[in-house]
Amino acid sequence: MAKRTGSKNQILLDAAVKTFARTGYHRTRVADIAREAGVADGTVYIYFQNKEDILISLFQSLMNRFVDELYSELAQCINANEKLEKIITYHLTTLGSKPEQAKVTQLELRQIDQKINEGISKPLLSYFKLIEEVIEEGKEQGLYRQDLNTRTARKVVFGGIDEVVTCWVMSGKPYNLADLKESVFELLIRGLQK
Amino acid sequence: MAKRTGSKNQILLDAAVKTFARTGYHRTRVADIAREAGVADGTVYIYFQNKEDILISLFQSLMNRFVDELYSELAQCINANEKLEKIITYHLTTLGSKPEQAKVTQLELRQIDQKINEGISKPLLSYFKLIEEVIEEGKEQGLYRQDLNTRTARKVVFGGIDEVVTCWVMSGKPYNLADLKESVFELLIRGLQK
Amino acid sequence: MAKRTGSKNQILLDAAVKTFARTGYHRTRVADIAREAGVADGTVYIYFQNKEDILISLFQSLMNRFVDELYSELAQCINANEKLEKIITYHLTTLGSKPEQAKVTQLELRQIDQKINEGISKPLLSYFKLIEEVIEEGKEQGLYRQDLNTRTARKVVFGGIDEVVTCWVMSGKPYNLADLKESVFELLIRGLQK
Amino acid sequence: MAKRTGSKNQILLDAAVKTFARTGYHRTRVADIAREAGVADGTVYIYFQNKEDILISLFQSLMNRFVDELYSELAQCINANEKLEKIITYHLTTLGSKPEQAKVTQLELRQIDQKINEGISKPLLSYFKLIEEVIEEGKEQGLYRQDLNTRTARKVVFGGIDEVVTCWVMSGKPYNLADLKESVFELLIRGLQK
DNA sequence: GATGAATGAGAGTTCATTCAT
DNA sequence: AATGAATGAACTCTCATTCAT
Repeated sequence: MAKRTGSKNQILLDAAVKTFARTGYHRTRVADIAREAGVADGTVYIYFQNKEDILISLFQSLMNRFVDELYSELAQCINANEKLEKIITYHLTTLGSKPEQAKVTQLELRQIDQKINEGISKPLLSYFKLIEEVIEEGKEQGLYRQDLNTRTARKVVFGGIDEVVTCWVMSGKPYNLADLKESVFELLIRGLQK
Repeated sequence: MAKRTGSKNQILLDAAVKTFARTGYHRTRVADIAREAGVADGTVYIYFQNKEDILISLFQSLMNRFVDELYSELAQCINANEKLEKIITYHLTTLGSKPEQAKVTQLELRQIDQKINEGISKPLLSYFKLIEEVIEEGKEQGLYRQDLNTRTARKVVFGGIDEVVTCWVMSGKPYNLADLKESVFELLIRGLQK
Repeated sequence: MAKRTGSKNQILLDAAVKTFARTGYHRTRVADIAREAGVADGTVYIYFQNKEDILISLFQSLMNRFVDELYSELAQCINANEKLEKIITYHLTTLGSKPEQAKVTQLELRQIDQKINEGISKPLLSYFKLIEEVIEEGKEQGLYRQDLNTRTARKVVFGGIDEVVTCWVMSGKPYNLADLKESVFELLIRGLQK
Repeated sequence: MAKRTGSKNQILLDAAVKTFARTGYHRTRVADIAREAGVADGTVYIYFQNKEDILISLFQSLMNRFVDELYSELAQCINANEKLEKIITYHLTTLGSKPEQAKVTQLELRQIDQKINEGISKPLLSYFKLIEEVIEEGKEQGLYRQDLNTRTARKVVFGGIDEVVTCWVMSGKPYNLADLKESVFELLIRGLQK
């Protein structure tokens, strides 16, 4: 009957995060997700085109929320430095508090064909864009070097944060991810500043 | 008794790089590698335990050569700054000149189960150790901040470089990767320095 | 209680002819017929027991009308020869003017399990009986050979006409089917006559 | 090891005839054919592209043998009449003595998509061509009407014979098919003659 | 060491049918 | 009567791996 179509859609995505995090994308059978969600196998195909589509939808859903929330948080910051600090804090804190999401984001999502990667790149691009905007802003505010290549800077900034998260996930998470935020910020901010 | 006959072992690894880069790990069939190498399907199993073993062996082979060569290059450097510059230059230049290897390293190798990841982590660790040694050296030489968390610094440094390479691979390589080395070095060195 | 509401029953049969002719029986989903008819999937099962039942009902409906009309047309004929001519003309003209029906009759209806075939044989039998009656009549009127095996003759007559139609359907219908009626009549009438 | 590749290919085709005749094409699972042939499921796919390919290959194999043998038999006939008689006799005798083949040819082969039909049409065309050649020969020999439309005549001749076989198969074969050859010949030859 | 035919477990996906509303 | 979301059985095909030669 589907009172809110969103409801079962979300139930399935939640089941998918759990199952992917537990078993890994390739080892997960569609039947596993269905069982975890408490529905029949065929029901999955009412809401998603196929197995890949589940992964992509999942990432888009996670990423959209991530970027949206981050955007509103940034509104309170007064300059690029604060914004960069907020980005790092938010990134590490959010993933640090959602280990299942982190595992899917850092490991499972990279286990897919390049073709599918395109479906994943799009929502990621908005995060990239956000970082680049902050860097540009810093340059305009006279905080960052004028000769900074914004795109390369963004890659280094994102890559640095991302690697910190990946190492945490792969280590089995024996320490608090968010605790690294000052170290990471210090390392990255200096590269940008005059 | 495998892995002795260096010749055919290498032929198979070369065939694997080509095939993985072209088709991707999961889409590649063992039979494809065999055909590319000009041997029978069964022959692959004389030299490798299974499909995963090919990927791991491949990475170990590539990584060992990478780190060995990098080590000897670093011998000529007089301080940590120069060494870090060399690392970045070498990393970007080497992968920039071997697109097939880069594709396998940046994309295909991340498409595997966590279980396999362990087989891949090991050779990577020696690269991580190398970077950390350079950072420690910098601290001892009074070049880098004493309060620097070496491990976190290494993650940011490696993550930054790695992301630059990944973006290049995913972009379809329309620009010269090594050209980014100064920008990347500038961004990272400042984070470390006093 | 099904099959009463003639209107929606007929709408579904019309939708079925169109869909079967377009997609073929096995490729057609019940949902396709429902969409073509503008009703919900479940509604189909109010009027028909299952997918096979649609096909059988469809054939019975078409065949009954076919034989009924043919019967009344034959009333005007004065002897067996004229009747046979009328049969051939009617058969080729009717199917020639209804390509969708022809496609379903000649191709799709033969794509079904033998079990279902029995449901289809019954309405076909009345057409066979009609042809046999005409042949018997011809024998009684002294027009056809006394030693004629009526049943075999009917098979040859029907098979001949039927094959002409099948070839026309499979050819994509680039010519006028009814134009063949004289040729077919000439070929078949001589086999029967003294 | 496959001493003669033909061997296992033929074993599979034999298994397919049996299984299709017993269960019908659509009800038959590839696994059933494999079991009947005494091989693994996957082995079927070494010799055939897919399930449809089995059916098509089967028909081509049967039809080629049918037409080849018929051709050599016709060599002994002195004129078109004898040849037509031989065709009818051969057609009814051959299928009459191979009920499994007959069932597959008359019923199962017609249960497939039109697309596949094309793979089946080709070998059938050589039989059609053969019949048309005999009719043309009869016209040249002055035996058959000059105004005969060869193509239409062939359809009627083939359709007549074919329907006789189909009725025999569908009836459960309680009588001898070949016994009908004189009747069928008489019916068809008169339609052609002057 | 080398071959490659054979294996067979495994999973994604479809769709006829049901039934609560 | 009508709906259409949900069901879940069914089945084709792939491909890593083996082993007799």
